[in-house]
Amino acid sequence: MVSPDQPWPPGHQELAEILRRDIHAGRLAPGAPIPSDRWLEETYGIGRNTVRAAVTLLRAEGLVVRRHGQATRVRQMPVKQPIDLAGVTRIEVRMPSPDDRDRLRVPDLGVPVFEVHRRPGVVELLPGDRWFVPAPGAS
Amino acid sequence: MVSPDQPWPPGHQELAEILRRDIHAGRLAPGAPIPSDRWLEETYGIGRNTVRAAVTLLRAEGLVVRRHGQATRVRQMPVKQPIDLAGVTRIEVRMPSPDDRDRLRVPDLGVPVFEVHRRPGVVELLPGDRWFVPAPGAS
DNA sequence: GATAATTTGTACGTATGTATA
DNA sequence: TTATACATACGTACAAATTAT
Repeated sequence: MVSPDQPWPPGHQELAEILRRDIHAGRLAPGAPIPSDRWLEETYGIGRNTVRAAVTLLRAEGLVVRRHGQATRVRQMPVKQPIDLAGVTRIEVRMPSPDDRDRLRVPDLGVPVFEVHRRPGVVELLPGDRWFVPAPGAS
Repeated sequence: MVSPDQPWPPGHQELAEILRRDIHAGRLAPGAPIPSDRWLEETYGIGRNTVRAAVTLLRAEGLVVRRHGQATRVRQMPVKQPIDLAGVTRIEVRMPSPDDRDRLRVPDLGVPVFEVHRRPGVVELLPGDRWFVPAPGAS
């Protein structure tokens, strides 16, 4: 964790950038807990709401996962599987609705979904953190 | 806009669901402004922070776009173009970092990006709201 | 062009509830 | 049971960008 070097307290955008750097640099590894709201408050001398606004940004970017009552953690990327391209007419991508997330068992924000359009008019929804589009020839 | 029928004021999750329904039902059309924070506060009898939490959810879901000083609007989807599959080894999807958004000129949250892996080791980034993966054979 | 009103952005403090360790 | 950590929600204040007058 990077200690505050600057004399003024960070805003929520700045705090988000600090945590982003720590994650990308590996100082906060996948699966590792990030500091608690309270620790960040006291360490950086900022309000709780500011801390939460920062972490909310990181959630939307898919960098961290929050669980009620547990420490917020850096997202762990599962191994991705190739999408079966048989009969595919097109694949789009979008953010899921809460209903979509329930269906797909993806409780977290920040995970886009593939919208796989197949033959008869069937649309399959696949979480973007578990699937990828393979090379067109290699099916 | 749906008026509050229930006697108790909605929480931010409930308000988000109300707005979500209005958007999906077309009562709030793409490009149309949604009610201001202040209007939502007074109409539903809730605090500003609660209103903003609701709209923040919709932002992360890619449903609305906020611009400083302007009304928040329902996102308008541009026409999507097919990704050129020549030399593609795989295509993944993820949320962009703020830097990615700057590069791609995608100022808004809630827009995933395609990570197109091509031959030599080249990775191309394409906004998910402007591109789609076409049928493998139809290139 | 200048001013005022509107709207979103940012940030503080406080309080209480709920899930987990 | 206790402590920790996140979830939700209120109120307040001021800044900044845009729009209307």
